[in-house]
Amino acid sequence: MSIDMELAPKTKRAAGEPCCVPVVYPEVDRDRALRLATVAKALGDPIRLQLVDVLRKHAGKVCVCELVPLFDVSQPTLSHHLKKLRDAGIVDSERQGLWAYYYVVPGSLDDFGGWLR
Amino acid sequence: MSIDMELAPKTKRAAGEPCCVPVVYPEVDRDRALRLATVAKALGDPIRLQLVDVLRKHAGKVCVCELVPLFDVSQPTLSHHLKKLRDAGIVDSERQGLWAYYYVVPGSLDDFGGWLR
DNA sequence: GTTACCCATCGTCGATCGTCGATTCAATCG
DNA sequence: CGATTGAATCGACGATCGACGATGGGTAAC
Repeated sequence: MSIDMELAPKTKRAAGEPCCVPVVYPEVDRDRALRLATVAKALGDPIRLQLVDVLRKHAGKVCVCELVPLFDVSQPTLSHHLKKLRDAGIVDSERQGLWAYYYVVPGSLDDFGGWLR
Repeated sequence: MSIDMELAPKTKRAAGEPCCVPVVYPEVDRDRALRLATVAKALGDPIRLQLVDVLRKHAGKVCVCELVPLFDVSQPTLSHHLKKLRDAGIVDSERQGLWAYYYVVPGSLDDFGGWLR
């Protein structure tokens, strides 16, 4: 979408006339903006961002029992954050007996990273 | 949100189920996580994300009066969103007479983009 | 069976969010 | 001057968030 970026010197408009005609438009439609914002919102908490950082840098699946002592919050609170990340599609989990292993869903951050670039 | 690496040794462990063997820890310290999460949080709203999208793709400064009609919210609400983006350091504004022109602060998304990579 | 353990969910609380209409502020025009 | 205009701020509202403790659900060991 090519955009005319002429910034014409504005003068106070006459009564009843529109302020200015918009010459800029979003290239991201509403649905994609919603998806991207969902990912961003999930990353908008320091604990969740560090959780994703741990899971990304660690190539594999990490047990919750390892994640809990890393943060100064209770176990239910951490579980809540992990659920947020799951709902956003960023991570997923896998039960193995008593334990739950979390991992970053491959490619789940690609769209957001692509937009950011 | 501490990152202390005191992995309490598990007292009980199911036979043959390895847990807590790998040492995992965030590579992002607390301060950086806070800064990154602040940016992510600011982008965690569809309207704000589209605002940044408009301002980024339009390599110049855009008048608020052009932004308002793009979204189905009131002018005060849009001003509120722009303030959020300003507080996060993503955009800045410049007054010219009656009008205010917004633009993306160069490099303000680089750190976040770098982490996401 | 019983007990111990890990993780998820529930209920609750205060704080923050997104939105609006009304108002205020600042700059310009007549 | 007073009137008008664009943008920011204010005050209020319901909704959502992040945190906790308590509880529930399953699995493994005794």
